[in-house]
Formats: sequence, C-alpha cells, structure tokens
Amino acid sequence: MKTVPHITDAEWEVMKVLWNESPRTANEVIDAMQERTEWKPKTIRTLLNRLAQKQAISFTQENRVYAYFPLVSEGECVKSETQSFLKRIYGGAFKPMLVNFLKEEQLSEEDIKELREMLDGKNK
Amino acid sequence: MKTVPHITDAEWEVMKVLWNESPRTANEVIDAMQERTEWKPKTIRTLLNRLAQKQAISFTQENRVYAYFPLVSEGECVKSETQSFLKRIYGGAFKPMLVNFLKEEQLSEEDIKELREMLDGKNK
DNA sequence: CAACTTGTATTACAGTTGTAATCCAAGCGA
DNA sequence: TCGCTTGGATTACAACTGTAATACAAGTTG
Repeated sequence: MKTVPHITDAEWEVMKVLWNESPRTANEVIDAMQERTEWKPKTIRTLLNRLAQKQAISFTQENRVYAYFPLVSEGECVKSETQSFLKRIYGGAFKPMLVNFLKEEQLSEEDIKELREMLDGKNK
Repeated sequence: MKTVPHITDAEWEVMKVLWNESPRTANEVIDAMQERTEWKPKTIRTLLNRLAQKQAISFTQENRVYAYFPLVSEGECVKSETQSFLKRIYGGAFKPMLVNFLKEEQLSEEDIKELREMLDGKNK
C-alpha cells in the first residue's frame, strides 16, 4: 500500500484547496486561501514548495506559471492521518474510539437515524 | 472549560503510563516505559520534565526522589486531541468522520450489533 | 535598453519535538 | 573524609513547522 507523506496542519489547508479543484496556479491557490486564512502569499508559496518537495503535489509549467495538482487523494490522506491518530490516542483500535465518540458527542435524532441506516447497510 | 496542554506523541506514551497508575517515581516510569519502547532513561526524564513544565503532570518529593502524577485526566486529553484532529481533518464536524469511518473500517457483526445498541441508547 | 513587475527560488529564524548527553549535588561505602 | 553512585537539572542538537522576507530571472513598459 502506498504510503502518503505526512502533511502538517498548515499544509493540510493548502491540500484542501487543491483537492477541491485542481490544477490551480499558485496565485489561484493564494486567492482561495485568503478567503479562509490570514496567511501572506509568501507563506502559501512556501507551503506549496514543501508539499511539492515531499511529493504530495506536483505541477505543470505553462510559460512562467506553475499549476499545481495533488499527487495523493484526500481519502488516502484522511485514512493515513486517522490511523496515526487512532494509534496514538486509542492504541490503534477503532471501536473504542467510536464508543467514546458516541458517548461524548452531541448527535441529533437525524444523525442517529442516519448512522443506524449505515450500520444496517454494513450488516449486509 | 479547562484547556489541557498539548501533549506530543512521545509525551503521550509517558502519560499513558501515569494514567495507568500513579504516583510513580521517575524510575518506575522508566521501567514501565522500557517494556514498551526502546527509549533511554534520559529521554524519559526529559519527557517527564517537559510534561511537568507544561503542567500536564506534577510530582511530590520524597527524600531525593520525585513521584509523578497526572494533573489532567486521560478523558480530557483524549477529548481535546480528538477535537483538534476533527477540526484539522474534517473541518470539525463529527458526523462526516463517522460516516467515513463506517465506510472504511472493518467491523465485525459483533461490533455492529454493539454500536447499534449504543445508538438505541442515545435515542432515549 | 533600462526600470518595473511578477512569479519562482533561496534564505531566515524562532519554537517544538525527538532523542539524548553532560553537569552537579547529596548520600553511601571504603 | 573522598571518591562512586544515583537522581535530578541543564544543555545539546538536528529535523520539522509556522511564518515569512529577500534575491533572482524573465517579460512588459517607457
């Protein structure tokens, strides 16, 4: 199974933008980011560079402009991050976490109904 | 609500030991850790110091020996870490994560039954 | 052609983390 | 009393992160 590079908090925000739509030029990414964060353009370029270095994204060059696109899917990354989270906090076991979540979190009637249906689906 | 300090991966392992039983002297912690990791005693002492500095743990002094104990509960920390994880990966929403998990993870018949019962409980 | 603009590449710099090693003080054995 | 042992305090140091600023190169404009 392919291992995805570790993506930091700040980088993750950039990835979200690219997962949302790609390819995008650096400036397009910067514009999109500035709707959600206060980061300076230079900062975002740094993050793009780092992501490219660790091969989470790549780019094509059109004249003097780069257009970036992800090399790893959101699903892969979510799964990988979730796994390390699980490992750290719950020793890797999924169910204890779920149990804890269900106990702690607020869920509406709607949510519960929906989840129950998903469980039914799983139950084949 | 009390805010818990951020506990790093390595520190988390030490906290587990103390949550498991406390107070414990540095040496007791070190012994317990060496059953699960390869870390040198000095490393573990560093972690104990850092945890004490950030007030995740404290200690009492008996002669020249410190006995450490947690200042924050495992539940608090789990909750806090889970929240930042959720925020980072799923934008803070709990349900999308659950949905994703249920789709991705392997659950036994048993697990599913148990979860369904929990949901029934919630449903009051 | 010279200066300005614009996009990229390089460099910066402090705080955090992992992973220890060295220094120091107090009790203990010779 | 003097060095050895043991536990704690201080220091180390590189990689990773957040957050940029500065330098450079190629078009664009006057």
